[in-house]
Amino acid sequence: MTKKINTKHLEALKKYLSTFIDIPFQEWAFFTSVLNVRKFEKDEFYFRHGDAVDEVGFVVEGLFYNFYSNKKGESSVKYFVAEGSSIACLSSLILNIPASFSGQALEDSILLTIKYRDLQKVFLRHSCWERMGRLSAEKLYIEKEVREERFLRADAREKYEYFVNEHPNLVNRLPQYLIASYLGITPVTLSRVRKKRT
Amino acid sequence: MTKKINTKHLEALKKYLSTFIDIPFQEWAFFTSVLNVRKFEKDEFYFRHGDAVDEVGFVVEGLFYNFYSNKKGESSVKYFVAEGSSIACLSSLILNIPASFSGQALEDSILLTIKYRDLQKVFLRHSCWERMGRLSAEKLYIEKEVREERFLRADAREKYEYFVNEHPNLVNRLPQYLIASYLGITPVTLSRVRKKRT
DNA sequence: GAAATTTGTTAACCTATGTTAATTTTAATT
DNA sequence: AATTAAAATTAACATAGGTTAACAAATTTC
Repeated sequence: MTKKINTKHLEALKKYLSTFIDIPFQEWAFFTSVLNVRKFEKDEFYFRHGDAVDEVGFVVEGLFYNFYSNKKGESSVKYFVAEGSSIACLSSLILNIPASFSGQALEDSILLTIKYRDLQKVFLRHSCWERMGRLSAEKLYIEKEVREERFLRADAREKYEYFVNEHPNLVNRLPQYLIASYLGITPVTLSRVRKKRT
Repeated sequence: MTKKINTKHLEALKKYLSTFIDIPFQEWAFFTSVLNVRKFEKDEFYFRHGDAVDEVGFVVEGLFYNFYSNKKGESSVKYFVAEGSSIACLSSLILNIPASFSGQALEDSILLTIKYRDLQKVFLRHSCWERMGRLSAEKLYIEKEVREERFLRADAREKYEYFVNEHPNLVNRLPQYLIASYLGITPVTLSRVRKKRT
């Protein structure tokens, strides 16, 4: 069941995975055979709060964000996922529970996706995939540690400075109110913070 | 190089690891051969901010906590690690950078530890270990996700209620000011929150 | 078991950030 | 380009939670 996947997109994914592991030729061949391509228009949902998410995506073009929302319609941004990163709801995938947050495209976007059951097949084929899984989970964990530290120790101004330094590419690609939400502050506060910057 | 390790302690670790994987006999034999035992008195540091941490520990007895500290001597609790859980500084271990936080015993404690170089040997021996690494990293990640959500959405009262519900065993084992620090609030605020509880 | 130290409570006050709402700016749509 | 809608700014006001400090309670130490 071979699908037409843009070579550049495949290369981008391979490059990403190669930062974690060396992929034997045979393994890559199999992996690509279970990949799917999905296109999203701006504002389209990838998954919604409550869904059973059964796949992982790799963003080859565009931008997504994940966010929590409550009954009142207020939302809190969990993280942004731009091209070159993966998007998933690990808690839903791994614990087999409904997603506690939603994923939505902020721009027209393209994902390469793999079903979790295929990913599990892949894990069993060759230990390089387990290793890749371990290394990428470790990386995600460390990113969350950094975020944890910011919540514990930084005020609104500091949080924004960190964001600008760490995501210079996103600052001008996102509306301010989403950045504010990601930082756990209001758009009004972010506006004040920005005004005071030299 | 066989060391005397308390059988109950070994069993506790095996039970913990068995929640992730089945461990072949040979593998367990090797694993135990590279384990070490370390005892800590209350208040003793396991590692300090700035150290190069080169091992992972499993708490078989006692209680530790990890915390950030700044030049002024103020500290923020990152998490607590009681018996049956692992303690490490993954960012230092994996990225090979100095620890950004410290680990300290809150009670007289005993750790089973493994050097990172031995852990890496173990990873290469058998894919069950890579799998174990992946699954435990995923679990840690999901725990941090939960914490992230709390920081984004919960006020002081809610944070404390979650803590009490999720860590009933720790509530009476920790001084309040450490719980407050973990929640990102002051001891005064926690005292006020507790007073208002029915 | 008395003294000393640490931890927790309470009160008075303060500040960063939230809220609401009006206004301007920017971007999207016709 | 004009109209509409969305996003950002600003100001006035509100508040959760921080700060400081005094005191009380609990724990540790001698």
